[in-house]
Amino acid sequence: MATGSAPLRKDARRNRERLVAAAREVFAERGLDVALDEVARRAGVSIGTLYNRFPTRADLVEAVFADRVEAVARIAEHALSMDDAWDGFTHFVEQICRMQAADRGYNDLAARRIPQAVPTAAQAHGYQLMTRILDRAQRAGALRADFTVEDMAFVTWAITRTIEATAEVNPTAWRRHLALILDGLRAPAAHPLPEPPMLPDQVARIMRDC
Amino acid sequence: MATGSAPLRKDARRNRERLVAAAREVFAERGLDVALDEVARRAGVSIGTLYNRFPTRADLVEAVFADRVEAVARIAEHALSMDDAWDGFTHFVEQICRMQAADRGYNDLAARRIPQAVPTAAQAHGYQLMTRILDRAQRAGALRADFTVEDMAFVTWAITRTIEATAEVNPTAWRRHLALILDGLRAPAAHPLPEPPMLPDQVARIMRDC
DNA sequence: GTCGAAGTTGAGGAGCCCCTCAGGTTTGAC
DNA sequence: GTCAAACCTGAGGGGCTCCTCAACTTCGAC
Repeated sequence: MATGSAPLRKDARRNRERLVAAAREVFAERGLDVALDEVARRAGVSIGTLYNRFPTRADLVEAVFADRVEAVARIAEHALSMDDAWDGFTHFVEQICRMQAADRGYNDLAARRIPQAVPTAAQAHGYQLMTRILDRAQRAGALRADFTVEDMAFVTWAITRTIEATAEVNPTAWRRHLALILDGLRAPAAHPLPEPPMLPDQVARIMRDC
Repeated sequence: MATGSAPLRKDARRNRERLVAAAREVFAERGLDVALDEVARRAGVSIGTLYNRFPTRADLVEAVFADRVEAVARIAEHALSMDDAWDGFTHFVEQICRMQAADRGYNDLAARRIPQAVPTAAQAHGYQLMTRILDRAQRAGALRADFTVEDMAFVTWAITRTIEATAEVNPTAWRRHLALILDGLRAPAAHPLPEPPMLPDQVARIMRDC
């Protein structure tokens, strides 16, 4: 967003947009690890241009999924506006998972970073929204009290892998998995946990290491 | 096990053993996707010999992890011998996860196939043991009644990914994740599930597609 | 100790993907 | 219309891993 660099020439901007659009498609279909000349080919642009515009794969990924940060924020706001705090929490989680299930690239992304973590800047805001969702559900006595924001990573990783595995064979199976997970997060289900939560900087380090 | 092929010459058998031992180490350290000449090098054997003995990577993987089938069976038997059915169930799951956490290769394997599925022959036996563990826990009213053997795949996939992500930073974090999952599997935690269980042949197909 | 079968070796061809850069093209300010 | 800066192009070098195969070595039955 805060590019700061020189404004692009008209043709360059057009190519950039084509590349992002092509990458969006290709990532969604085949995941984040596709060969980049596939993206260039589909954009009708040379591979050199792609590297010109996006020196690293991460730059392209970031451009493709930049809008998701906002989407997640909108989902979070809506979750917070729901009457029932537990419904808000589950709605939030379910919508995120639905996005992952609909886009193999986004699912790949979530497998490494958790959804909010695309650009480090907006990350704080996403984290804060998530904290509010959890807090509210905990204050309502619906979400187990020992659940932390860091534990959300578990939920994401779990569903991520299930979506990957079941996508071809039973594309809605993740809903069952998620329901089983959520049943373990309700306050009355809580039994003492054998292990302290991950530390915020541990989660951060995991994100950083891709 | 039931090779049926001609008996190996003494030097060939020795090389085979060295290869399996080397692969065991390398897989455990670096996962199932390492370059195979790393394995050959560590075994002190040429890459040609490796391919001679194990035409495909899957052959080598199978040889390395063949004994795990038996190990899983032993854990299952022990689980069934425990007084409390729920303890038996959790003990089983936890021991499997412990094995995954201790061996990156085995964790990779579990991410695709569920643990019992190494050779298709013994698979049936593992499945049967698992069914008995679940049945017993359900009959005792401890495990939720709507949980099926196929749902075990969810548990495996979930933990698999968490182990992968946290191994470097917090190698015991998976225990917390597992505890959260298990709390969702207790009978009193059960809420209606939004999606039917996966069909046995769906799970089978997922395994087959690696 | 002979000798044929079994086994081993490792250089190298093939496939894949990454990324660069010298040369050609387009843009837009003047 | 001119021209310098910005941009595009795609062939090709580099790195990695896979896997083969013709020449060589070892085993073990006799």
